[in-house]
Amino acid sequence: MPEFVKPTDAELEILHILWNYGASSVRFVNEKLSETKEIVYTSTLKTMQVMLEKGLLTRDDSARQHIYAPALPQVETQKNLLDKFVENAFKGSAMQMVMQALGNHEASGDELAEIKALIEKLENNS
Amino acid sequence: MPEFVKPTDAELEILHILWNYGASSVRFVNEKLSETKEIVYTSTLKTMQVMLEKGLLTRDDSARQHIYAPALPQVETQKNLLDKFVENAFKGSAMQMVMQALGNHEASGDELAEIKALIEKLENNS
DNA sequence: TACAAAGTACGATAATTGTCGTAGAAAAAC
DNA sequence: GTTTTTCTACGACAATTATCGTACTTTGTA
Repeated sequence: MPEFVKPTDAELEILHILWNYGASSVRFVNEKLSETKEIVYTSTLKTMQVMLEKGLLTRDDSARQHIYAPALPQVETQKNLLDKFVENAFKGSAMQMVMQALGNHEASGDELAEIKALIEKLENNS
Repeated sequence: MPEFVKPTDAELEILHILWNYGASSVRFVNEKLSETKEIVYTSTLKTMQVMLEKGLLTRDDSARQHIYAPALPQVETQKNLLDKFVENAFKGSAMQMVMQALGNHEASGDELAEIKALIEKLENNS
């Protein structure tokens, strides 16, 4: 079982920024975070240093301004988080979770069609 | 915004037991927990007392052995957790999350049919 | 060259989480 | 009626999280 390090909520926010904009400096990440909440530069710095320690990020420190990048691709991290969430909150019943998500959240016709197509593909592959 | 108290993982385990078996004593909950992990009685007690404080549980303390019950029904709690999870891990894209869940987890033909039926219902109601 | 700006490192702190141990009261068993 | 068991209350502790402030160092810049 390859140890999966679960990012905290604050760390996840930083990961989303890096996935979206690519490898970035602490300064840049902090500016993005500041768009939605009050946060001091060194707080962001510290969090990213901790993430580096945990192996959630990698960094290029060849220049004075270090550049950080996500250690894992978005999809892989989301898969890990999803597995854990289904296990904890839905006792492993992914399908029950899917049903609830479909019921609670608005979905466009296109999205529903896409999901239906996926289901049909799954049905044929079984 | 009605303040939603997010249960921790340990608390969620206890909630699942109470949802499953109904209002119970600490002793009972501890026995159920002990089936899957090492846990001392007073640890369970303390956690449940904290949950009471947080408003996650209610209790009947008219007898010496207190009886605890979940403050919210399972479905409602799961909806709250799901909303928060989609927001944090999938930046609000519930459908992307659903797609990933369908791809990653095994689903029986019956389950897929059920989901398909739900989708069709949603399509008609739009 | 000297001073301001921009970076990183790192310690500190308060809050939360998960676990226990001890103390003491109540009930049961002998 | 003692002794043992069962319960609750509550304090303690280590680990983790989220946030800052301070100290230094390196670059620019007036």
